[in-house]
Amino acid sequence: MPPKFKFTRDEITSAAVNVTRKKGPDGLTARALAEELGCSVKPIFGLFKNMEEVQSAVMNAAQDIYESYLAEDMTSGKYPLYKASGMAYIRFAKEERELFKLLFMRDRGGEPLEPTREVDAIIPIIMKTTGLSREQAERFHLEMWVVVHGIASMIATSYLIWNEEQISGVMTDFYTGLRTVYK
Amino acid sequence: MPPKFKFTRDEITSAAVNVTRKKGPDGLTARALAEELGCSVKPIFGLFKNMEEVQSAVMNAAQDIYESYLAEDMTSGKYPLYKASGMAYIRFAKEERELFKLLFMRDRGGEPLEPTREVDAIIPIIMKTTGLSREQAERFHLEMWVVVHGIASMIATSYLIWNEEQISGVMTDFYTGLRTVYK
DNA sequence: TATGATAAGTAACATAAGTTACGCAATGTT
DNA sequence: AACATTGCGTAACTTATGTTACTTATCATA
Repeated sequence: MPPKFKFTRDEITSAAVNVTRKKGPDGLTARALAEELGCSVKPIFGLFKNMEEVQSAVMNAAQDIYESYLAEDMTSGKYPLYKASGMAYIRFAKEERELFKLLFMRDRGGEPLEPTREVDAIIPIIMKTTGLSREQAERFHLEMWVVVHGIASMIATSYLIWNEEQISGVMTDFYTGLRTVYK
Repeated sequence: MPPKFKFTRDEITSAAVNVTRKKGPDGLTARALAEELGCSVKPIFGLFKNMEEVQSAVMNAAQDIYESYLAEDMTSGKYPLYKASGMAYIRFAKEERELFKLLFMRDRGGEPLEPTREVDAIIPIIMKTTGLSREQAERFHLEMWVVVHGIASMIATSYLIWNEEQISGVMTDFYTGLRTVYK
């Protein structure tokens, strides 16, 4: 029987996320990750084919973390459902800057625009809340998403420093403002 | 007397901008720049202290290019002045993705938020056009800027693909929508 | 307790990038 | 026309990073 693995894939992925948080995606090197784990680089390459696979695992982990933000804010009842989804996106950008940049500010150059399954779930909520048609609701959502992404990305890059109250107020401005446009 | 320089600082900077356009900031290496110029790396280090200084020159050049976009759209008369400034920002993001990312999507972590001299020039335009107070105009502008930056950054990363007409329409939605909020 | 399979640590190799020493060559002046 | 100056190309050195060969250590089972 061979010796046990010193770390699991999940432990290594988690450490890789921490390195990314501290040093950004470019700081995630084999040696930096090994140091974070307190081992040599060998255990990493024992469980991952190469560093590219580690980066990919970090992307997936970041996506999971984002979804936990979404789930938390969508069930807290603190904001109406639709607003909560935007607040979660922005909160993720604020508290997990590097992960946000990794997921939502990277170049989509090649990749086709995702079918955005999340959006499919949100449109009905808007239609129900506002009484807009599907087409109007889709445009409304796209425009609101521009705002949410704008705020989030500006916060992620320290272009803006807003607290939750300010964010909430600005979101309301846009929501009520846009609502008057869609009649 | 020494031999003449093979290139000027400006020529090298211009080539560096082109490399950045093609390969992004990380692709701007001494050797890549030398190849773009058709020479060895020596002329570069003869006129620039190091690559960091070249990168800095690229930033300045990018800023100049952005300002030329601004100047062009602000004088074309195609859009009202205030809208034109936003359209220029977005057009710059669309046509100069890498330069836009360099200037407006980099982390401002350390740097203090600039006093934004540009903004000082724009606020009076808004006050005059809308009749809002200075305080209201500043908030209105900040919110519009969130939208403009949101659209621009989404376009720069291929998160969105919009033509000028769509952009103009969405800008109008936000402008008229927000105007109803500021009474 | 001895053994086989194999994970881990060490240290090396390969590649890429910034930077520079060296010798040649170009240029305005004497 | 010879010279002093110094930019240029070549090729090297240095550092950072991904990756791997080799050796040692571990662990369940016979």
